[in-house]
Amino acid sequence: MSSLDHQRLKVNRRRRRVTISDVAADLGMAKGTVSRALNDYPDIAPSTRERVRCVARKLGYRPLSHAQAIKTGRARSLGLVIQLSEHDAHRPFLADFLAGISFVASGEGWTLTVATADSDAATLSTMRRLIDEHKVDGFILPRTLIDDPRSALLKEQEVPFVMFGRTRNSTGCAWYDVRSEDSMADAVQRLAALGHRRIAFVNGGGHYQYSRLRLDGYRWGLARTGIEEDPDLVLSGALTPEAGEASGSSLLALPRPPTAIVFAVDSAALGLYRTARRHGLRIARHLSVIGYDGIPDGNHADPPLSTYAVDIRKAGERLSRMLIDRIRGAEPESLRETIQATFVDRGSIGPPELGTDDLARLVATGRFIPQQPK
Amino acid sequence: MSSLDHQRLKVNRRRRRVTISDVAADLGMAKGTVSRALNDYPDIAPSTRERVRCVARKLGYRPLSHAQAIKTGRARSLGLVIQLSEHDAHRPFLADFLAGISFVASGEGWTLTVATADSDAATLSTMRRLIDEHKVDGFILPRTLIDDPRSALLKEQEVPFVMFGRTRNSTGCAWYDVRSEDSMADAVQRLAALGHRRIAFVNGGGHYQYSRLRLDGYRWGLARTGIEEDPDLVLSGALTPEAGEASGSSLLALPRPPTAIVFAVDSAALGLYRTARRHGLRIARHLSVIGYDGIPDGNHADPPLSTYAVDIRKAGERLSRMLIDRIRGAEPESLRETIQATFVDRGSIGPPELGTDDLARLVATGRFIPQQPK
DNA sequence: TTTCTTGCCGAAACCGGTTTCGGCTGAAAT
DNA sequence: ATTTCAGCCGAAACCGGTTTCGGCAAGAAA
Repeated sequence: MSSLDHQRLKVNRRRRRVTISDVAADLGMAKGTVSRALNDYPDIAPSTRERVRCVARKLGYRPLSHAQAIKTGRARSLGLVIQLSEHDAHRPFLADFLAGISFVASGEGWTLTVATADSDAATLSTMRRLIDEHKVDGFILPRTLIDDPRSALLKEQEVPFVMFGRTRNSTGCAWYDVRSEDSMADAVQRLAALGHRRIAFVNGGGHYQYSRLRLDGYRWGLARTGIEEDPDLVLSGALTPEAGEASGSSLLALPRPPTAIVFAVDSAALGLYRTARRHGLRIARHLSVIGYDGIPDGNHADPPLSTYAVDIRKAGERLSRMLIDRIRGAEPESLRETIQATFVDRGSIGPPELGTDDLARLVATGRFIPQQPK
Repeated sequence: MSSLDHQRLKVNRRRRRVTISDVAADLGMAKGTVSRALNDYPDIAPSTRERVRCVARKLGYRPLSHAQAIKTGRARSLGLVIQLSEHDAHRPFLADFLAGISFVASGEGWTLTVATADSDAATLSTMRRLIDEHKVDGFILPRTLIDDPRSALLKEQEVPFVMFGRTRNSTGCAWYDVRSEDSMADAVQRLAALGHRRIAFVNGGGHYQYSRLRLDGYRWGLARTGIEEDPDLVLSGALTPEAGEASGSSLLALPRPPTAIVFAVDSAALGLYRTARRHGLRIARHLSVIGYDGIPDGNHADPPLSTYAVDIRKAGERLSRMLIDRIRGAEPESLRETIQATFVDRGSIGPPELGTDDLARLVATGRFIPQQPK
């Protein structure tokens, strides 16, 4: 390579990128023809198309996405607005979720635009801004609410979107969801099979769609095992370890406390470990607990938390794929998938060592039970 | 509002956004003039500028960022490529980090483009793609390496960037960093003040710049307290709980084990809890431990992990601010900040209850020490 | 009063693509 | 031998902005 070529390359790399006109000039064609050839227009001869492709590759031509966007209206970017305030239950998932989304998006030459907001209103106005400026072509909506204002906005603005989680009014909505209600039912059945009869349920945030579903699942589980529901054993609103600890305390304070507790959210379940510690109870032996989500922290608890793990990376991948299809014109109703979480027993459940009455006495007297050396 | 107006508004909102030509037409001016007025060109009369501003606001005009980008070359977007493979130490931070970045970026009307990669090579090629397509105007580089190939690429391509963490070859680099070496030194001094003389150090990944610095800090701490360094007490490469557990085991297997361990990374420190449990040791009483990072999981350990908390959200905010300044032309050398992490004592350190020899015997015999009721 | 600035704005080119439209060519149909 | 009609491509308009250039009018200097 001559020094002059080298010089030119260097200049080319910066400042003067190779444009569609360069390709056209090299071919002696009109740039419009080049554009149509690259975009698979039917009025281009196959041989020409090939020739154009070849030269474009040789010259290293890459269309400027925002130059295309100005005419096509497509920014080739997926939008994701993360809402932080409520609780941080989804934080540990975030990296994997992003990885899944961006993996598929990158494969298609798309990018991912991320924004954060600290309230519902901020979420909506952020989305509005991204729409106004055509920064994104569509949205992935995490953490679906029962009645989700985001889907209302997007339907009105006719902006494509896919939801992570189902919703009440499903017309015009595409979604991907994990059937957590099945897992809750499964949890109850597993505990019942171990001999538990008083099985409590601590739910998450009330306005999330998944809360409603998980409560349903809990009830199915009870029904299938022939246990009658005791309203005292059902709490909700626990999303953090602190809230989980409080829920655990009030359940244990009942005249007939549960010997097993199903949590809708792992991080709340972790709070129960603190409750147990304060009362001198051993998880699994005196109190069985099952969570849901599969957050890594659960592995570090003692004993590690049994839970239902969801493949969040795969969720990101599927949602990304679905949104791109949706933007390309697929009908929302045709884009709906559900999947199951997988149960991982890490040891936080076992046969009840104490009955509910013994447990109640133990909690009431606060007497410390020394660990029996095996 | 008449039904016709309503109709027009509805149509306006979708399909026909208000463009700069609309504003110009409303004012009876040329669109070039409007553009210059909005962009503070000096050859526009102040009164005209005000008039244009007013009408633009009235009509709800928002320039299309990619339409501007085509001429200006600015996409008004910050790039962040997250590398996942190595370890997941930074995962819990991610949400806050993104929140910080996007908070400042949104305030300036910029957006954040996120991509993930699973290797160094993938990171570089992803960045190259974002540069080629002009998707971003600059990058935030998390997790700086001692010799970072990313900065080399960006310098060569003349793309602005700021680093989260210092680096060896600092010419042309802007950075924000937490002086973790100071924290490591502080940790040693605190432990020494409690009476510890055998203080181990378990470092993180070798090629990260922070690893080198934290080791330095550990040594400063020793020097300041007059303790001679024992090479047996220095390990590295521990980024996960599993690795931390292994490091802890090998340290306890020493003839003269440490009574306190400083970890460069919280998640590795959490692994030590498992080591301690296996040996029947109580953290804080028999074995003091200090971590670094301030991850939330540390709060759920028993006892909660004492650590140095870094304000990751603020880091995101500052880096975002700095990158925007850098893109607007600020000199990289003028954009350098460091900050201190704050110590939070949650109870995982205390005066050594056992000397190194007693500890060694205890570990060797594996005899379980029953907890003495106080 | 004439001339020379200077301030201010309109007109048009431009950025890098896409899309529409119309004309040319060659083969099939008449 | 015409006519017809695809098939294929060039030319030009367009997208929504930015930037350059030149000209007009008013005020300052001569």
